[in-house]
Amino acid sequence: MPVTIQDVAREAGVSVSTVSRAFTVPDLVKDETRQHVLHTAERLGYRPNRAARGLITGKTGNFGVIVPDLSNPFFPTVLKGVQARAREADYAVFLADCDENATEEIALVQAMAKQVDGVILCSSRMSPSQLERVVGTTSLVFINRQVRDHPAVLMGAAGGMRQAIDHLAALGHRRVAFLNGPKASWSNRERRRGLRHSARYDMEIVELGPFAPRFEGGPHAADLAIAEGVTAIIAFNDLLALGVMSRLADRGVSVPEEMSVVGFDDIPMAGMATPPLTTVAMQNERAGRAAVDLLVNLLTVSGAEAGDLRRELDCQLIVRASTGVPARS
Amino acid sequence: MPVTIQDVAREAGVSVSTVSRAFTVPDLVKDETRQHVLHTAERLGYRPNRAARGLITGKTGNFGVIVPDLSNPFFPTVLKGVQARAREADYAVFLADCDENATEEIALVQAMAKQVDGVILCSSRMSPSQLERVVGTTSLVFINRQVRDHPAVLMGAAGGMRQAIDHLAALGHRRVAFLNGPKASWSNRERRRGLRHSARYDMEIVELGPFAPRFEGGPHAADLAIAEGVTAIIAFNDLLALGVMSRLADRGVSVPEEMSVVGFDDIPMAGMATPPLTTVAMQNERAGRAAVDLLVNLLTVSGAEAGDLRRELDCQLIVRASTGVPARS
DNA sequence: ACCGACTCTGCAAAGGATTGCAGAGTTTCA
DNA sequence: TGAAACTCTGCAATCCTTTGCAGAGTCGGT
Repeated sequence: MPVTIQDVAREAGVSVSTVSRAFTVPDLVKDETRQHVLHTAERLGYRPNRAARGLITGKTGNFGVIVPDLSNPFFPTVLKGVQARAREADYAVFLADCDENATEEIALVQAMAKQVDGVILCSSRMSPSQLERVVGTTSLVFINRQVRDHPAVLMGAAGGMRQAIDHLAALGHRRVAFLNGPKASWSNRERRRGLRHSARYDMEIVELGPFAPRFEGGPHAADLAIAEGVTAIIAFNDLLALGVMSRLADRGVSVPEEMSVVGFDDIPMAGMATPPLTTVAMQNERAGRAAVDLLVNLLTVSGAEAGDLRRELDCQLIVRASTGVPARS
Repeated sequence: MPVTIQDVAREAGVSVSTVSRAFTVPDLVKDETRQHVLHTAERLGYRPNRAARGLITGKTGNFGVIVPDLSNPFFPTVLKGVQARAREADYAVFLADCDENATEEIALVQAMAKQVDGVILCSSRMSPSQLERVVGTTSLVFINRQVRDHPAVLMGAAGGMRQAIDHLAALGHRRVAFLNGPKASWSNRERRRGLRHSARYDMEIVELGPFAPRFEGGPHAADLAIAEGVTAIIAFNDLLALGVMSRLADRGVSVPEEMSVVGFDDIPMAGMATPPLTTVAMQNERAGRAAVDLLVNLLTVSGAEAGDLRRELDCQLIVRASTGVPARS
């Protein structure tokens, strides 16, 4: 039923080699012949069988992407970037969700290995020792995770954090809480790194947590922050920040008059919250695209080892209405 | 570098056929031999090459999923279901985002066709004539789109709409606006179908729109609704509803005291809005799983034509704080 | 002792594409 | 005119599995 290269060859009156070449190495076949072949192929609706091609070339033309949790709105956006860029580069993408489970993640990489030319690991949850097991199985590119000299695209949250601190300092805040996310994660370490910027100012940072980086983690965090007497809160991510704001509203603490709140990620609902949330926007989609670029580069130059293996994207503080001048005590 | 069936055969001292059979038709090979082969394969880390297998069996072990827009939080959740169920059934999934573009959608289906055993189309944007072109290319299962006798899983929004109307009627609303989403979409038609339920009550429905089913569409819609003097608004989806609420807040119209608002989808941010949004929850994840089940079923029974080709999931109204008794005029 | 019925295994042919090698034409240049 | 150098095309091997067919052995029954 599906039309094969044989069908095209027969119909066009040439050999299969010629058809193959007309597609893959156009300069090797005479203009006239090529036109004819291409036209015939088009007419018959021929599309090369990538599996068969992969069998001989060793390249599948596929990528894999593994994300920790699709229901965290952060990931679909980077996925969107990966998707778009991959298509431009004529790759198809396999998607897998490992449910925040490192063991699943390993299994997925191994299962994918044979069917893809490389896989992109988003905020990988694997421990270093687990990583060792999959490195070498296939080409790996990390997003938001730094592991030795492996290619990675990093969203420099430290810079974003510095902007947030500059912003809060300028408004006059002197005592600010940081709500930790998953302590072990690269993302959290990166945010804390930026936190040191507070030393430039007469500003005191109160670290709280860790908290689950979800809306549900917010209320508990908010109560602790209030008890600490801070005038501003920087949350690990927007979900947590929204949870905080919800609790603050319940307790009658007005934002930003009595408490300023800053998030990270700039997920869509950040701008829709009341008040709209000041947050550090990451270039998720671009990160996704960059990861694909890195991977493509890695695969084409192969032995050359050239090219930059690390891409760092900067963040941008987006000031909305959840931050303001602190009430004078 | 990668270990093939040949390697295993050589190492185990049997023919490749035996190795192959040890995996695919275990009863045909002697217990002892099978154990030995399996053990050897395990030791060598052998994993069958699905592409090569697919070449001969005609089955790839892959599915495709096409969604209109990953940044709409509705889709990642159904994607999550698809993903999970597919893995259980030992299928890998290709993901593609068509950016709400029907032409892209066709191209994607065709590009995927050779590499998958079937594809799941989420809220397909294709016109009937465009559909004709891809039907037959591969096995298709639709989510939230009804097309002739094709297998589909439908989230019965009409039922949800009826619940919403019951709810608003019970609260005493007499004049209610419905904000249309994309007019041509099945989802919108389905909601309107449920709208007829208002005839049971002394309730008048004012249809407005269509509006872009996004947050940005909300403000315009809200203004129109206010001008119509309704006491409650039912929006095509949550994003639109949130946009409406944002505008209402800006204009000083309190929710739910002066205006009740109902959404559809129950996206995560619905519960986090202020006030939390009353909405019709869909079983997205289950829909994703159901679609995979349908597809698997379709592929295994093949000729038999048996099995139900349509799965209907019901909706559930979730009453939160955005709906209440209307203010007496 | 022989035959049929089983059980288990191997050979070899697919399946759809790519590619090294060689052959057939054509052009260039002496 | 002939040889060398190109340009273009076809043959056939190859990638990794699966599977129809047939051969080798075992066993039970007569």
